[in-house]
Amino acid sequence: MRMSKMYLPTLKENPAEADVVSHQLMLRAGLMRTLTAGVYTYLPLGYRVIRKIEEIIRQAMNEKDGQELLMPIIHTSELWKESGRWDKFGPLMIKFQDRKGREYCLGPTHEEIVTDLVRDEIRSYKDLPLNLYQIQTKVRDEIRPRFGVMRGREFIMKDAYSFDIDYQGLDNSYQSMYDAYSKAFANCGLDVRAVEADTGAMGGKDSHEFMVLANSGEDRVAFCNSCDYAANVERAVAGEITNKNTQEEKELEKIHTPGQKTIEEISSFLEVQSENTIKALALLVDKEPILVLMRGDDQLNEIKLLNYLAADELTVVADDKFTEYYNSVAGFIGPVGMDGIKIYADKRIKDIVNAVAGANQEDYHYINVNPERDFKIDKYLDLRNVTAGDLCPKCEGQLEIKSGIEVGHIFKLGTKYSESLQARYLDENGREQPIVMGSYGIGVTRLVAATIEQHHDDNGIAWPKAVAPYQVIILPLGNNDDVKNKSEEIYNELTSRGIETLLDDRNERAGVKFNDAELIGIPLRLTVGARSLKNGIIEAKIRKTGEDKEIILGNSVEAIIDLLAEIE
RNA sequence: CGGAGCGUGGCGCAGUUUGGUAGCGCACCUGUUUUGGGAACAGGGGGUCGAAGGUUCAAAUCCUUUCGCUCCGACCA
Repeated sequence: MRMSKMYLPTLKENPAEADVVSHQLMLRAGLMRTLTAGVYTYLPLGYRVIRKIEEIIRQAMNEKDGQELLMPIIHTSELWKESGRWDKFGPLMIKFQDRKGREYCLGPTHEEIVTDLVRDEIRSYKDLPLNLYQIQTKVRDEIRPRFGVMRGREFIMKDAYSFDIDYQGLDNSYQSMYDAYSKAFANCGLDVRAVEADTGAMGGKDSHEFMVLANSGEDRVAFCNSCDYAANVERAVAGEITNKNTQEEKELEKIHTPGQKTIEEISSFLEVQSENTIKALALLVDKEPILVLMRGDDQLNEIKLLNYLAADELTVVADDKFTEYYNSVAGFIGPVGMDGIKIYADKRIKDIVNAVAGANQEDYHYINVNPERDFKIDKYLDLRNVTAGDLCPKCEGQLEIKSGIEVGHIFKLGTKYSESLQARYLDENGREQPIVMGSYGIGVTRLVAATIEQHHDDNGIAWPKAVAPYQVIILPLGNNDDVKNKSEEIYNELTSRGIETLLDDRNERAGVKFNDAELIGIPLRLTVGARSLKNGIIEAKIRKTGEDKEIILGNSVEAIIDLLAEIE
């Protein structure tokens, strides 16, 4: 492609709207433009990258017998009501009516649609297993679109669905998707880690997320520093250390603690470690008040709590409701003397001896509080967020916490949708059985951003060759006929050999060309100038490593192709 | 939705405190000279300051409402 003819609007400065590197570079390098928050136009250069990634994903899916199809973006409300998700996904969906008043939504995901499709066609166990996938625009009215294409309201996703006769079949399908994903991400030139994940709104059992480690990541991931344990912090569990405090239990005592409401305040006021205080959280779980006890230095993991209680909604009790619900006072709430309220405690509370806790009275705390002796606990649960340095649950190692971008997520759905939507098949004995399903997603546009997060420097993007929009960029320097002719010659030969090549034939100064070439991140740059031609060479520079090479005129195209083959 | 910030030619910003009718850099157009790391000179086009209402002789600037954008939290590919 001749750059003089390209629609490639690059920017010298970072747009004010972008805060995150990948977002800034996608705008600056002319990959996309914004329509409104979380909604973008992909420009020619950006769309080429998207198509490269899509193709890599397609190949990996097809190798596992995935079959590509294309489902509608417009969904009827009936199917979503049938699965029960019309309300559950609720505000996340863009809903609308047609002229007759019939309700629709724009598809945020397609479990309902594929299940509906398959339930009409799959009759026999002989029709299974089956894996169907599509690459398509999804629409979600995100609460907070963020970081450009990282969390858009409209984004391209590859979603796949597997259908099996039983759970063993599902395990196989799941594993082959796990493998396909690992391969696809590696082929995109990304360093991706699979981690255990929570299943969230999709429902189902096992789940893994594929994480690109990057500082701008929205997820926190716990890794073991010695084994391969890795999990989203949402679900990560720390190994238990059983060092029950052997201190003798002292007598419970109420003491005056004027104005000391937070754990920090009370622990410095009483000169105790925060780990020896009991934090009592007043929470409404599906509207019902409960008390959750955490060690003072631990953070509640709300997802774990919701999962254990099989609840949907968790809110913090408003300060002015403390009297009504707990007969207590905000800032001084505690488990001692708390009647008629369910008390759930993190497992670490079990080991606490002579702790500090609120006395349910303005400006008073108890000291020497001991679980079981001084109050009853309905259930001990693992409720805390793991922190760096925690023991690994699988070995003797320690956990580290890093930020990650979730680029893929796979779920074992089981029969959740096949049962609600009645997708069944006849087994060998002629008995009707629910189809066992899995669902598998890759955020294609998010993957573009994640790739940039992992492959950039101060000068711009440095695409891995596999996803680069073009492989080679030729920069003719100066207004010189020899230079122009040589550049054209190489450009034509490379192009005819199937190498995607850009020719910067714009009437721009050298600096502009160099800077644009670096900004848009083409893996191999060739500089053709009068100076180098005189020396019988053209200059090559590898974008990622910055290495300079010389291509000797004569057999130059072969040499260029060889050099390109060495680049990752 | 809660908290914070912002909205002035295509992009980045100043001007707002102390009202007086819009400016700088980049980009763009024309010409000349340049041409290996974002050229120089000369000339030129483009904005009524997010929107609506109000105060005032006078509003980018003060007041009210509203819309949008960004960041922090609940959501997710």
